[in-house]
Amino acid sequence: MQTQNDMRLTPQRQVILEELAKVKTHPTANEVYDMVRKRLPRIGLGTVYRNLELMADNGMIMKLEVGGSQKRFDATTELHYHIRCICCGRVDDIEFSAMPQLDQLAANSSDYQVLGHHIEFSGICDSCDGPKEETASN
Amino acid sequence: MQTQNDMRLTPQRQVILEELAKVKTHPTANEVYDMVRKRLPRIGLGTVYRNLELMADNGMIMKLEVGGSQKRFDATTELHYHIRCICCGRVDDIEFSAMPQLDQLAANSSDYQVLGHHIEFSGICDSCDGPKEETASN
DNA sequence: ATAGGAATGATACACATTCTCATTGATTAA
DNA sequence: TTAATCAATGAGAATGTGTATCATTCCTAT
Repeated sequence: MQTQNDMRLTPQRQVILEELAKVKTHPTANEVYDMVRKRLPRIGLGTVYRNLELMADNGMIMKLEVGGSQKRFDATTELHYHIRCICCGRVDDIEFSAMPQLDQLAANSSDYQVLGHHIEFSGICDSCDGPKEETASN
Repeated sequence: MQTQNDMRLTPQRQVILEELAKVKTHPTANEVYDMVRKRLPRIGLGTVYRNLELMADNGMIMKLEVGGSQKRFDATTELHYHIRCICCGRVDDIEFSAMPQLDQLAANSSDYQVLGHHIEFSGICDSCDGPKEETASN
């Protein structure tokens, strides 16, 4: 097998992975589309969606279901947390270490088979907060 | 003022609030619409969206931006956490106590002005998990 | 009762995502 | 090498959630 679930590594898939790994932001499918299109101008938006979804299913990347109306994608698959700017929607990593033991707590206080968790902080980012004189550039 | 932000308590708003408070699930706007329509058959979907949004802005209810494609609403506004079934999308409360001190941790390790956080567990609920012999009824 | 503003219901719209399907591309068996 | 097969792609239609518009209705205060 070439990838974890005998998924062919087509040029499109390779470029999507590379472009996603290149950035530390957590781009939406559309943003990935824009990045990828610079190298593969003929790629279709559906292909980007399709492959991001597939790769997330295969554990090669992570799909972030954070607030806001769009899903975001992350090349880093280790458990870590995020903060989202309520002003511009930007999402950044939060650097403190994950707490996998929370899953056990949740299992004790619910009837669910607990599979994982995610913590999303919300706040106002640097660019949106600081300079009041500029009209926000994003 | 009648409510926190001099928002009139119209019959529509009252029924929306009452129906939302009645359930311990975390209904989507559409589900609220269905519940409310039994009492106010002529209410419009836009009115439900508009008022859920308004009430959330006023802090009367809480808008949940959890995974999945739909926003959900919660009559309980105190900080508490949720678990979502990856199978049927159902969302339940997690009973252990909130950890507001996490906000401070996040503030220390980011450039954001931290406003809050939410923890979303994911798992498989009772009804989706249990009976393996039946083909899942949902 | 009447003017003015707020809220509603109906509907059109916007947007993110998924689906469909004909075409293209890769892989395998001769 | 070539034909058959099956997966993947690109284009565009379709779906679904949520928002905007706007004429009408409903309050509220004169």
